[in-house]
Amino acid sequence: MPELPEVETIARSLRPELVGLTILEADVFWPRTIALPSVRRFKQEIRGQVIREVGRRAKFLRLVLTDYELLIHLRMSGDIVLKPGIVVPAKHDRLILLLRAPRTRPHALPARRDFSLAFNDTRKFGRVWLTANPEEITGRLGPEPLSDDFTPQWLSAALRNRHRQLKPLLLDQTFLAGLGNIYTDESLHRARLHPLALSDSLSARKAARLHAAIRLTLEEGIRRNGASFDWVYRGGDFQNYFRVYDREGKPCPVCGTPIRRLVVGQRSTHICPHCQKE
DNA sequence: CACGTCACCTGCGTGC
DNA sequence: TGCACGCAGGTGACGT
Repeated sequence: MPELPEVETIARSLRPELVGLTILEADVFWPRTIALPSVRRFKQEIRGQVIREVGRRAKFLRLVLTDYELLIHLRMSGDIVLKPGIVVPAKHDRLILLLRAPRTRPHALPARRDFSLAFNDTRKFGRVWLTANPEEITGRLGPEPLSDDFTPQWLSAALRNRHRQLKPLLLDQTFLAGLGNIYTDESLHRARLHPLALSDSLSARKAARLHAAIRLTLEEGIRRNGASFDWVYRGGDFQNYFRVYDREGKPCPVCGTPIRRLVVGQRSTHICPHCQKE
């Protein structure tokens, strides 16, 4: 489910809680969740690692550890839940890391030091990598859309270098990293561009419009702490501000024309037929 | 290289 | 109620 803004929201909320904690043990309940290395080595190598930093690259959550990096991809239904104490696994928990905080002042009141970090993933598509070389996993990703590398000039040139439909190209993580089905539809509507328009047909002016739309859409998503749905509520409320996504038949916020749903590359796609001409 | 199809999984809403 | 079907914020492996 989560796209860039949801993963960014998770990373920001976890960082102050996790940095400095030691991983005592990993419990794996669905072996295929561990993409790398083997489950056996994963459990062995992660023990004793201290969490130094928590961040994000594309849709990957990154935990920088003493000797490794732990990369977590939530795919469609993954979620990260931090709970105090040592807990029994909840339904759909695929991995639980048992964490311990360092002792604070010697005579302080006994604070709770044990935590459980659960990777909960109904559909089992999510994956976790423990590696000393994160570049091997994330190396082929395109630029971060919120970084300085992502400029209107870069986007314009990159679009002209390909001959692709806009929507599948924007979903291609090796082209640009972090957009998913929601934020792509929202960005295209904001840019007034049709999802099937060919990338090399865009003028520099339209490319600049798309660039600005992507930035604004992602920034708004982050500002609203991402989008929440019935089945995974995370506190964000961007779902209340969708312009087109999941709004088939409802009025376009710009012109009032009913939003239409089409299928592009097997993905549900939402457009305003008036604002987004092919 | 671009694009279509299927696979990986579970759960929910809908219609018969 | 039971059941089939379509659908879900992702990605990777195929084939043409």
